[in-house]
Amino acid sequence: MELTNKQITVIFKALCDENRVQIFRLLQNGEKCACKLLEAMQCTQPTLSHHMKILCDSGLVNGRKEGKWMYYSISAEGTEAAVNVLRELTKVSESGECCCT
Amino acid sequence: MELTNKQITVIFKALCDENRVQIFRLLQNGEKCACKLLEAMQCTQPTLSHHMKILCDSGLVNGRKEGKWMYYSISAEGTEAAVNVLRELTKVSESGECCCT
DNA sequence: CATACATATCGAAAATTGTCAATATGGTTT
DNA sequence: AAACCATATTGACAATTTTCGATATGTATG
Repeated sequence: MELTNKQITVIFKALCDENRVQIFRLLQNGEKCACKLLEAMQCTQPTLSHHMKILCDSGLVNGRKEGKWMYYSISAEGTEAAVNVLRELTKVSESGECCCT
Repeated sequence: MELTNKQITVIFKALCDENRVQIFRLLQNGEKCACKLLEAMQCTQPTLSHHMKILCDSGLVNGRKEGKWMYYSISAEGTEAAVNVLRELTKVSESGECCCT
């Protein structure tokens, strides 16, 4: 599965914002509903909703709807995939000599 | 070594931009000087310089000056640290039950 | 030392992203 | 169905980021 550069940026955009990093911290001890996250965050409900969309799009977070509540949790598959992408992208395949003499 | 949320965002900002992802691809087969990177990229010299600064600040890339040339390479320590941060931040410490009944 | 070259910095414009108030949507309860 | 609640979406504005031309800095070379 080859990801485009664009797709890779989508993954790591999840971690480019302080608020979203904080959301990860909140999700570390298990699934939480949006209302609990909102309580803990210093932002409005629409802003939280926006961040959760970015997190879900990145694949690092899963969303699950139950009645009128929305539950979010860290995705094991997503995070493993992200680690692999990071590894792959920063792997040095010792070969090329460079450059300007 | 505890990183703040802000410091974490600095690391992953490196991978939030398509051009910078492309730069990682170029650095995968070893150290390259700025002029070679510039040849391969579709941007001007000041723009490349800006991206290289962000990459170096993230710790994922090392810069080395030699005469009037600047050589860049992927940092083994930096990338390992980034993987650890990603792992740590997305680790679920099974405990909390949630939430709204 | 004057010129040429590689890269960095500055300042401004364009593009993207984060934020919120207002409102819509979809589910639940009386 | 009407009122209510949780979350999503919209539209506008603020903040940040990307980009580039112009210029500065530092190094090598004639």
